Amino acid sequence: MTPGDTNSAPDRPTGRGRIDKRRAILDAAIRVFAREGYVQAGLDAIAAEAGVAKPTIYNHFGGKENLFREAVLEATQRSSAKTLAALEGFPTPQPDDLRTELEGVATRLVECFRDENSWALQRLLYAETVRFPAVFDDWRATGPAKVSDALAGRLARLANSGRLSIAEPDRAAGQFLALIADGMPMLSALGTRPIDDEALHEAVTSGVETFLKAFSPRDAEDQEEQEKQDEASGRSAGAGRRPRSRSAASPRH
Amino acid sequence: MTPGDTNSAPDRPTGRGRIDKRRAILDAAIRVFAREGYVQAGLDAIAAEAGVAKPTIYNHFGGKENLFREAVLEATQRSSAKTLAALEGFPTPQPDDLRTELEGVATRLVECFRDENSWALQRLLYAETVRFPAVFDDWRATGPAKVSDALAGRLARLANSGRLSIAEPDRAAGQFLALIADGMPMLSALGTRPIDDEALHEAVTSGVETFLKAFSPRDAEDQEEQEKQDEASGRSAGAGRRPRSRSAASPRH
DNA sequence: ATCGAGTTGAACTGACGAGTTCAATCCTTT
DNA sequence: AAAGGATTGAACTCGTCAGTTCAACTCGAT
Repeated sequence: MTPGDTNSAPDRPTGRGRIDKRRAILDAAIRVFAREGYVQAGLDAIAAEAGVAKPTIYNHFGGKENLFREAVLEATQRSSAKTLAALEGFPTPQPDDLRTELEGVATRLVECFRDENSWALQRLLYAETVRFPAVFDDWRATGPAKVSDALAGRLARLANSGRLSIAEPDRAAGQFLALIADGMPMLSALGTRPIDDEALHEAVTSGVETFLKAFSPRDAEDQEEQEKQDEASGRSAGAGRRPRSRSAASPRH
Repeated sequence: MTPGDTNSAPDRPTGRGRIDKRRAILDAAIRVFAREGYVQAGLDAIAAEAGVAKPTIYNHFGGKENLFREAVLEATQRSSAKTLAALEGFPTPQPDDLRTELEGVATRLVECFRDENSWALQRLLYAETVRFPAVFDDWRATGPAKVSDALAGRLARLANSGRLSIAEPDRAAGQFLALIADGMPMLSALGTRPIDDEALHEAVTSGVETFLKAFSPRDAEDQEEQEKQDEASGRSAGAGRRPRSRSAASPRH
């Protein structure tokens, strides 16, 4: 109406100065999207939460879809960076106790996974991957793929120094993550309830325990012969079981 | 409270009016909800797909929320029954080859998990657990909890007959499922793309391999001493590591 | 044939959201 | 101080959807 009543509040949170409107919008967007879901989230709500007018959103991003894409990408990068940081310093150059070493990194990783933002991101992806396949691809590439890769490299170091017996570091990394984190969705109700710390710690240590039982070097000569494990022979489903390597069914040979 | 109360046959068992509109509505509902998500799914679309008028939906279920609850519950029961059926006949009374046995049941389980309905259900739960916490609880109780329990019991049989060395069957069941199925979300892009059969089979056999390496009985006397694994003593990180079993740093020889 | 419960199509209400427009306003630059 | 671009608030269009109402209809039961 008349300009006599403009700015009823003398304090303006971020003022009208354009500091980082863009950042503010992205922050608010990922929060609202996470809370309401893509369809339910309203641009008015995002604008309000960002302390920004609705047209400003259209100035920076072209519309809802693009805003969603950029917000998810931003959140993915932030989450991924945090998780990769949890891998820093693992493994210790000459770890005294391998179990402690693994439990340490596992705990740090799980601490990342239990983060509210991480869960929100995952719920959004499950909900919207059908609508936004490209968003899922970006997420996989800059999130889990990087983490799994980095972990594989570090496990490979331990294997190389003889502390672990790992033929395929990539697979071992995936299995390590599966063992320590697979129970979390149930423990936290897909991230919607606080996790019981005791139960989580039990799950993590138990996962590390199983990982160690599976990948601890058992015999000295095992280490040498696991370099070659190619799959030159076809692996048709109906074919009989090949002896493979020193795998498991015959520890004494 | 038991579900077998009224209509279940295509004939009208009681003085009910028409054919089983109710079933048709539930079928269409879960399909549309799975395809569009809860918010986006329209009751008009569900009515059309069920071959039913919109008011009929309100006659049977009171509104959208209740329809969603009942549709998800129905889908959960169907999916759970299928998965439990995959556990039938495992383990074979006297399995020749434990690896084949485990790979068999793992393959059957994974075949259930890759089902389109199973994925749709999971995506819906991730998307709507915030809005419908009770739905998640029902799903967990009649779905994963049952499956994990049943698997634990069957693994316990194998442990009891000395084929496996398992201290905590429940945890082992969870870890078995994690090892064989944790890679599926990535392989299938959360169920939105067909899985590469080769890659899936590799993941399953590799998971079974790791499981066997971890839980194959190694020494005879081990079996006895792992019954008591209480945590009476505090498990502070800095404390000396208890010898536990033959786990890692002591290659017998 | 009649009754009546269940079903149907259609139209309607009320609410909400995406996207747009525009004059007024703020901040920075010159 | 003046210019000029970014930002703002508010109102508006257009479409969708949950939920409701109602007269007409179907079909089995009596």
